[in-house]
Amino acid sequence: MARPRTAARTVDHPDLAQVDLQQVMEALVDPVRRMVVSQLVRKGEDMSCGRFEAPVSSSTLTHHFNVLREAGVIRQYYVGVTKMNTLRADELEERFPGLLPAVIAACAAEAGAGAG
Amino acid sequence: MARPRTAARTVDHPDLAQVDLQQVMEALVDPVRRMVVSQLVRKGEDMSCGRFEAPVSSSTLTHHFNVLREAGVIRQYYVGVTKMNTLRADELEERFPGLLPAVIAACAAEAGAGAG
DNA sequence: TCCATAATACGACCAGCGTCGAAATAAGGA
DNA sequence: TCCTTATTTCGACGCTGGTCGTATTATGGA
Repeated sequence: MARPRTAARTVDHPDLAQVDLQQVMEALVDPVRRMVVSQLVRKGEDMSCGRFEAPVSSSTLTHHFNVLREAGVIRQYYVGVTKMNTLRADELEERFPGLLPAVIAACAAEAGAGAG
Repeated sequence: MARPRTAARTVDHPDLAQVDLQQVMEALVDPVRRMVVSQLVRKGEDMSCGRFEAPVSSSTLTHHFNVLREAGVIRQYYVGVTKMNTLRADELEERFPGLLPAVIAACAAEAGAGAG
């Protein structure tokens, strides 16, 4: 039957123009979701869902990825069995200038203070 | 009994150093509370509680003022019968650089787009 | 073809939050 | 002293959202 070899599963992403501030704020208000964003920033590379550290079950984590994706904060794509995640930092910067960097900086500052 | 003539009622405000990002994000995630912040910015002067426009009852509005105050976003003080509100913008900027301005700008942009 | 791994879907539960109205409090003025 | 205005307190209610466990799907490799 020659199943397609690549990218059978697709993911929908919103155009940033149709995302409003409320959605982004709701996405970023959850501490687990900010952990996801922070880890993406810290690693500096795309990460599969399974590589994130968070104090919740994997099904809950899936939910958080969905919220982040629907708010335009992350982009997801499949690579074989795994699903990769990347920040939509540039697009978000254009839509809501300074917002994501400020949140990221605050996260980093708190993480640093906590570890000091 | 010579009751004190001024400022009998006092208000407690947190030191910004003891406010964490979670608190500020939770304060700013509510649209009514962002309306309060936006109106303070737009007017450019301290406003009494009764002057704000919001689609909720006054008792609900009192609740929102409390949340904003406890998160260090606004400062409140009594003037006679009324209670005044002012943004703690400078202090907040020192604690979480860029956060409040980014949110305010996003609010203004959406308000402008909506009115256009 | 079968199995192991990665991630999702689904249903359920529970806590927290925003909301209201009514009653209470505080200040100022008549 | 009484009344009016501004704001708060309190209790109640409903809804949303984060959480979990289990079952399911998709992919790649043996």
